[in-house]
Amino acid sequence: MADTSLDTTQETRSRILEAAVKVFASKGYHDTKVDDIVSQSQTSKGSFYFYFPSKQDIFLALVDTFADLLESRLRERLSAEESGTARVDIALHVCLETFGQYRSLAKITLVQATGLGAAFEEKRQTVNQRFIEIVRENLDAAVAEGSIPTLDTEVAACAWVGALNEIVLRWVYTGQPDPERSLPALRKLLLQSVGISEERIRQLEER
Amino acid sequence: MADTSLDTTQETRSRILEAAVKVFASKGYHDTKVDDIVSQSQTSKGSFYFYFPSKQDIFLALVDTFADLLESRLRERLSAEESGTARVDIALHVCLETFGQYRSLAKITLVQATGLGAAFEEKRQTVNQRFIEIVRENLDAAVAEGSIPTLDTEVAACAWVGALNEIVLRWVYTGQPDPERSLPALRKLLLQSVGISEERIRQLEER
DNA sequence: CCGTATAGACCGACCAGTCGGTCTATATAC
DNA sequence: GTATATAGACCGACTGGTCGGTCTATACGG
Repeated sequence: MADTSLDTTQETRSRILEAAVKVFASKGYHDTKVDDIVSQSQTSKGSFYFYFPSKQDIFLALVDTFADLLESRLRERLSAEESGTARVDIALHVCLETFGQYRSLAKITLVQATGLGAAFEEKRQTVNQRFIEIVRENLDAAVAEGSIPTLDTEVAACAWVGALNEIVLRWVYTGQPDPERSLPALRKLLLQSVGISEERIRQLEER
Repeated sequence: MADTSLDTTQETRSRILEAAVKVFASKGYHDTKVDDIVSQSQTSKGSFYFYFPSKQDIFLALVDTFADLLESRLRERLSAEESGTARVDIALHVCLETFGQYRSLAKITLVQATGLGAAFEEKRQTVNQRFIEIVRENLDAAVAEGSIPTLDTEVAACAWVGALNEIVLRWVYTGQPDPERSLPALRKLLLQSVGISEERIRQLEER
């Protein structure tokens, strides 16, 4: 059959992608059957395997897509801001905003890519590492410009990403606490943790 | 009757448990076949199912065992210390010590219990929640006794557990950074994050 | 008709869990 | 001390259901 027009075929492809996101997020990787994605997307197994080589492949593609999106957003917004300390603010904002916009994708990336066997563990490690690097770069910059005291930025970056992850996971699962509440609390927590004084934080809050 | 001697049968049982820890930790839940555990433990499928009702059951039992152990150690050691602020120290110590002693079990509990489908996600959530509660209780106590300023202890507890998790995971996977290095860095980070002054932290370090 | 797209029946590997049976240590009888 | 009985630990071939992936048939635009 087949409406070969590009529009329509692309639409089928993205219907499958959307369905995959939905099902993976709600059932997890292993409990998701390819047939689930097929029926959710109103297509067929033939179509699925026409567009994607395997179940694992479409899953990892989703993880990559989201990580790429988040990273590019972060880099873009961070490059526009000079002050090292204000970047925390922006970064947290971008993260929570993006996680919020793509809640299912966030869940897949943060949770499902863990504990599924060797290939997936590696992926999780890699993805997290990317964001730890970004945080670390910025912490190093802040140390260099003298706006925060010297510290072990590797450990700090790791801890920050871990803290953020946990907060987001909680929220993705339970819907609580709301980002509007956790954002300021978390921001203060993270800033204080690297030795930024209360007054400086208050200055930042008043922009 | 057979070798009913408690010693021998218990030994078989624990051989299976040990093997399960080993295999689950190295291959993950889904890549672990019951036959893997059987051959690793030098027993038989029959024995496995004689002692344990299912693969999922032995896995969750391991997670529970570890969480119970950690929780009891924490509560025991924490109850011996009066000062709210010094408890951070103890708690971090107990955690890292226990994770270190039971590295494989730690990996299973922290990682493998995530992203494996509904039953397991719930488990992960529950286990983490238990530790977040402990942290929170202690933070609340510290606020009440006035040793730290008022703050959103729920968010803080969540962030602390997340940060610790990430640090430990990193270490479990890569062996780096070493706890001896990350422990003091993390302690300072966490204490500062809830507004404990540098000088107080230094006081604590000199005990 | 030919290339692209879709459909869904079908295949077969894989593996959790089962089941019939064996083996051995102890209990009891005499 | 020996024979017999029994419990229950232990074994591993087998099965039955489950999916990931393939394959053939068909639709349709150009």
